[in-house]
Amino acid sequence: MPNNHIPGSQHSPNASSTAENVIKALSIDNLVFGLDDDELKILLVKQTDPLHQGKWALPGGWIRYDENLRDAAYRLLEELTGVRDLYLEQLKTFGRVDRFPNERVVTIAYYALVSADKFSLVAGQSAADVNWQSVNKLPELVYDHAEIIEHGLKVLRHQVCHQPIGFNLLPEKFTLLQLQALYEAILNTKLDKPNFRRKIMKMNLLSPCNEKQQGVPHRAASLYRFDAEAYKHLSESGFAFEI
Amino acid sequence: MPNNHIPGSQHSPNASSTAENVIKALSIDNLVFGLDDDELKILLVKQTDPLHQGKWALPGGWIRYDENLRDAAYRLLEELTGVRDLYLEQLKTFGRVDRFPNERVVTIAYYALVSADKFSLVAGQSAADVNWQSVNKLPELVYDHAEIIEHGLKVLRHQVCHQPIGFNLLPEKFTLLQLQALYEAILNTKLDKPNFRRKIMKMNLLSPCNEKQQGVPHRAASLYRFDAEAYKHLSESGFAFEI
DNA sequence: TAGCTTATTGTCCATCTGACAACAACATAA
DNA sequence: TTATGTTGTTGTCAGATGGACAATAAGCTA
Repeated sequence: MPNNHIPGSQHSPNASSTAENVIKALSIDNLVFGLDDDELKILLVKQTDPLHQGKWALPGGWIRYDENLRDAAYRLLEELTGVRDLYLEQLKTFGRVDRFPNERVVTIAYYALVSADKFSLVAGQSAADVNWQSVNKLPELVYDHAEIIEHGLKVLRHQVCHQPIGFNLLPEKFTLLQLQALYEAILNTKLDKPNFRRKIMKMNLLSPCNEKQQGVPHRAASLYRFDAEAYKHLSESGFAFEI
Repeated sequence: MPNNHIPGSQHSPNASSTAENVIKALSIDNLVFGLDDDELKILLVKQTDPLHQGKWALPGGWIRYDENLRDAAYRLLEELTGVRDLYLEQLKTFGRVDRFPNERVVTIAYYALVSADKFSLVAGQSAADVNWQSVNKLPELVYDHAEIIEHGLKVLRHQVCHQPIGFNLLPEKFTLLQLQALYEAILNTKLDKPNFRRKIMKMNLLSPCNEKQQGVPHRAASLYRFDAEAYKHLSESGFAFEI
């Protein structure tokens, strides 16, 4: 396989991942969505090879014969971006015949939602650059990665409304407005403050810290924490989280 | 690749699918769920090769280099079972290192929900038998197919409430009570007739046939058909189906 | 024609939702 | 000290939604 046909970002030709021990025609691509300054971004790597100069790609690459799919996703993500310690979930497998030039490559996409500022980025050997890019203003992407991201966004926005995964992006203690800003960023909409408050509070998923915000130049808001126990209990009795 | 290592059911060694034009290490498996007499069943094929004698498998096989994933799923399903004209949706990709003996094979699972009695089964050349099997009383299955079916069931039960896939189980023209009975069977609950009617009608997904039921010993109900175009249009504008 | 079964329409009320007004708390500027 | 601005929090109200169920319509059979 020629070096210029590499799925995801560049393949890392290190000793542990030679062309001999990877599954041909099958790759991984990771969609790591990160919330940064109330803006939804995605982790992308800049290509180095001349064919895709200046284009960006999802961090991904080949799967080894002796590793499980999710393990491959974690390894590739760390190799290319330095990002680790997050939970990747399988998104979908993309395999259009013409999605990749000259060869047939099927890619399995994984995704995660994290707080962007909690990770420090380290561009891997084969990446020219790594960065968070706003999902509303994506750069030019290789192959069908734009299509994959579009699908990922759709799934993410659906999931975020039906599972309380948004709470992971906030500090342990947070205000209702912080929570609302988070949902506004992910869903790319404006929400009504009193109505959002009412909806959330009625779920009985937040427990009050009996503390106030500190150092704000206006009335301090009450702090709450997400009650994982309560959620577990409620969802076992048929409660459906919904924003 | 030795002949006894074949994903899904047996590989059909016909002229159009020789070992040379398929993607190695990548297969398709189809989960075709069928409702039959108020019982949920799944389409399975019996293995012929000596290694898996008597065991059953999901109908599946290798993907060709020049066909899209879903096309491969349709082709394999028809080759092995004679079943065609249904809508397959991607379920998940399974790739545990040890899911397949001796070799690494990743399989992409597709699923569908159909009315079992609408299809006539024709065992392909490489299948000893094809049949609907109750999901509550599955026979011994090859590889990790039991695990795949378990996951498929979980997704199916969720999807049925959030996508109008139940309509596939009815004849083209159906009454509102037939539709209601179907959901009552799947969800195992009783629903209020007027309220169910109102809910469904408000979705604007049914178009009236301007015909009545025939040969019933009581007032005949109006017949409707599912308007796939309308659903497509509505879901593009943010409409969310929910029962 | 009476009686039965199912279809279809209508009504009532509790709850939910979105839009928005109003008031409270607190920092800072005048 | 008072005024002003910003955000937090509570309240109100009209319209939509959903569940319970009454009422009426249509057509078969005895």
